[in-house]
Amino acid sequence: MSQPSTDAIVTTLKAKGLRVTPQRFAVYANLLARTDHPTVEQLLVDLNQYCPVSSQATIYSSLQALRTAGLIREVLLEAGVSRYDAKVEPHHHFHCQECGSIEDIGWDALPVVEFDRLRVGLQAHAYEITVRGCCDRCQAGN
Amino acid sequence: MSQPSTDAIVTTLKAKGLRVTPQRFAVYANLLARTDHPTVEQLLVDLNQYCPVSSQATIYSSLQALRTAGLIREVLLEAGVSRYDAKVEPHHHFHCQECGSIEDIGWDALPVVEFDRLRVGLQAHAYEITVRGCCDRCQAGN
DNA sequence: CTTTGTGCAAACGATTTGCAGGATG
DNA sequence: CATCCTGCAAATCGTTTGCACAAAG
Repeated sequence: MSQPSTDAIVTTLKAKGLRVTPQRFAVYANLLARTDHPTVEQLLVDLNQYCPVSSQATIYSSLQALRTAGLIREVLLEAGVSRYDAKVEPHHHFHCQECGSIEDIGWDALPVVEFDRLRVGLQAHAYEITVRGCCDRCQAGN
Repeated sequence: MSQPSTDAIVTTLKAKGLRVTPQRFAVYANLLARTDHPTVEQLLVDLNQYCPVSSQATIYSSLQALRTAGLIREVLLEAGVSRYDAKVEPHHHFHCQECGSIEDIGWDALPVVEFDRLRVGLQAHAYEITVRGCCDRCQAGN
């Protein structure tokens, strides 16, 4: 899970036809560096922690551009908030029901699901599994 | 898939300690009678189609009461809207990417997923699978 | 220099809340 | 008749939009 270099990120953005702006770069680099699927609010706080980097509206616009380009995806696990994820390859999610934390589950950590018995007429393109439970922090009685 | 009788619904509501009001009854009965996981907006229109039955605020409040009682559950498949489902037993969902329609997938229609290789420390309580694809209506070139 | 992005503030849509009157058990 | 529910309207919260200015290629 090594983080891409600055140059690699710039190259990726350009390859998708996106202009490289400090704000867009910051949003994407931040998402690449974390695995907790932050909300816009969390991105806003994190990015502007030390100095102003991006406004909220620009974060929304950057997220939309990155999502359209296929570099990030939206994750829906709680009502009312979208979360964002720079890992676009198929994978599953673990959602702690105590603290709400989210953790990726690698594609290989769960068996591949076969669609043999799916209703005739439905054409499956992709799937993902959401596992709900209790993370180790919360089991410890946090 | 027979629908519960009026009496059965009243009994269920009372058994959960919920007062039986016309509005609450209507919301629950409507959800039991359909399998398309309506939004609040859709419930509002459907319930008040022929005569006024419930206000929007009351639908929200009924849904919250029913959900707290464990009689219905929230389904999140698209950003920005909650959908509701009276089928609380574990099951999966098929989400058509063309028309947005949602269809239940019975628990038995997909293999049971084993958690052997899940990270040590995570305690799984439940899971569900979301399948994205194309429904028959949309394949026909709707 | 042309095109696209940024920031601000206003607009928007879904959901929540406060409260006075009304229905339930 | 005490408690809880309903309906209305205002409030709230996440997200989108319009527009003038600034930056990217």
